[in-house]
Amino acid sequence: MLSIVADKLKKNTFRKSEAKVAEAILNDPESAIKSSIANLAKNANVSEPTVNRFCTNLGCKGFPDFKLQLAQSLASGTPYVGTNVTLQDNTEEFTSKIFDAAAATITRTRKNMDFPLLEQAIDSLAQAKKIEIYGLGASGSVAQDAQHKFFRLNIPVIAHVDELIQRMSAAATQIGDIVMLISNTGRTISIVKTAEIAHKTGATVIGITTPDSPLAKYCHLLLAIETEDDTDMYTPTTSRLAHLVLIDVLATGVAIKRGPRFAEHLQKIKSSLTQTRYPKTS
Amino acid sequence: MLSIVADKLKKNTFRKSEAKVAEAILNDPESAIKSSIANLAKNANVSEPTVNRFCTNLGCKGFPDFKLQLAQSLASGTPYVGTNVTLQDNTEEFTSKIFDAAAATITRTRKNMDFPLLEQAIDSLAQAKKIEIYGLGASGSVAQDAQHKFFRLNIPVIAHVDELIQRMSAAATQIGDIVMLISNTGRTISIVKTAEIAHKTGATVIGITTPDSPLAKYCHLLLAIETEDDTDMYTPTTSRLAHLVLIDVLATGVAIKRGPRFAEHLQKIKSSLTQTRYPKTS
DNA sequence: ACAGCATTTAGTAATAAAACAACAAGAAGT
DNA sequence: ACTTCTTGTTGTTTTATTACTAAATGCTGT
Repeated sequence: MLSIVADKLKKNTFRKSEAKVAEAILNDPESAIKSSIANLAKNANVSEPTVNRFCTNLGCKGFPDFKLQLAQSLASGTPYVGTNVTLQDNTEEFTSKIFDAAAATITRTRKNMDFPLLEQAIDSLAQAKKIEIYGLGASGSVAQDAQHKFFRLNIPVIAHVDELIQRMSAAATQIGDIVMLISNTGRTISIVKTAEIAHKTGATVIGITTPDSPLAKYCHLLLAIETEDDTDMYTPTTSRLAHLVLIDVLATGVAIKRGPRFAEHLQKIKSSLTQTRYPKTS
Repeated sequence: MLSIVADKLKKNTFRKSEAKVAEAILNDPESAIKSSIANLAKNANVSEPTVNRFCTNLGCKGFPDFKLQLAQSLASGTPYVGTNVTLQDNTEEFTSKIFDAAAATITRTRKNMDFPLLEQAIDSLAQAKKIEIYGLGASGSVAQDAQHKFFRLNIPVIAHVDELIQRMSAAATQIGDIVMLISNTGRTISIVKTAEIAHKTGATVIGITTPDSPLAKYCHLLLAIETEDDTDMYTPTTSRLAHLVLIDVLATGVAIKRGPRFAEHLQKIKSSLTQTRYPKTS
């Protein structure tokens, strides 16, 4: 909502007095959602109906409706600053932008979730003889995180972050095994080749990557993560957050599928860790 | 907001007629934020002032204020379903919960950001002779991700995920070096010991961990990440998402601080990767 | 155990506030 | 100078809140 207002203001899509309203709102959105139409009108030096017209022009039913929408957009991460980090940003600004981008990625990924596909993937994973997880570069650490997660489920799982080992390991897979490939772009040659190898062995290939990528072709199950293009050099890639959460979902799904007999196993793991930690004093 | 209502309803903190209001709201929160007080009163089979009292009892200024708060809580990830994953959840349910928890963690972390401290950390990192990043277990993959990020900044950076190597490496640090320790709990004995070692060498110790933890004591700069207690076994830990985003912020901050001379360096890295990828057809 | 008082709770009616619609005045453009 | 578009004024309607009354519940003493 706020981004729309900011945008329209920039493009001079507003009438003079409505621009005043827009400015007043952008100037202090927090207080705008708290004040009445009269209050806001006074702040913007316009009449009350102008504010109302402003709201309807934005596609709202009226002022209360506008306030509601504004409140919602403020609550859900205020991506109105514009997501690109610039060299001129101060700490607070770029921090906000990064957090916004992260939150937005999570939200977007959730929206694009394909549940039937997800269930298929969970089913496969739950029945797998062993799971191999490969990633390179930034996706390498995602792969290792995934290993961690699945390891807790007492499934034979291994992550490889080395190109050659990935190939060798992939060549040794067989029907009933799962090869999970993580790649942001889906165009890393080595990973695609590895996928091809795994595909030939009869293993189930699960890809966490961009749809329509070369990697996608070799996947039996494609868990698509849409990545926004790397808009500028300073904004970090948020796709790996989406990957991580998706893996959380998969692992949790498997845990649920396998049911309560895991409670026991998980408990064992937890208690095995207590020796390595300082006890809580509180 | 909704969770509070649900909670109070469970605990019978409401009066009979106010409970009716609570039920009506929980039953369809979306429509509740759109309807007027009269409408809601009718739906709940109570009088209008009852609804109003209900709102003020919840600490709101009045009905409109309540609607606003409700709208905000609905927008920011609807954590009212109860964030805990249960064995009975279907795919859609637990997926939502996990995504919600992830988004909520991001939002919460942003809110708790200490900007002056963050700036100090960024300053230190920007001036560091070398950066060592340690993590164990799940934090190990976070450490490696961090290595990745900082590596792009042309800073001598190395991540270690092995306890012994961490100690040896920490012992070899000196003034001007930075040791960054990542630990969710801040109570992993080995990491704390390593922090102590690094502290003695005169290196700057930066901790990404829980405040008031044993690890926190040995940190020159403590970047606090509040972690909600591991409420149940099926809900994954979301803290590492917070860690990752925080590291994004740090790395971005350093990149900005070091200014445009990095553009060049980053470009070099990017082009070094193009050979490893299939070109985009689109 | 029950009558009678006190307190808490819900509803009615009246008041105040807010939002909106219709209209009129003014500005801008042709 | 006319037309159209923009803004403000006035008045109506809707909405929220307050003050008050009635009902219900809970105590206490006989």
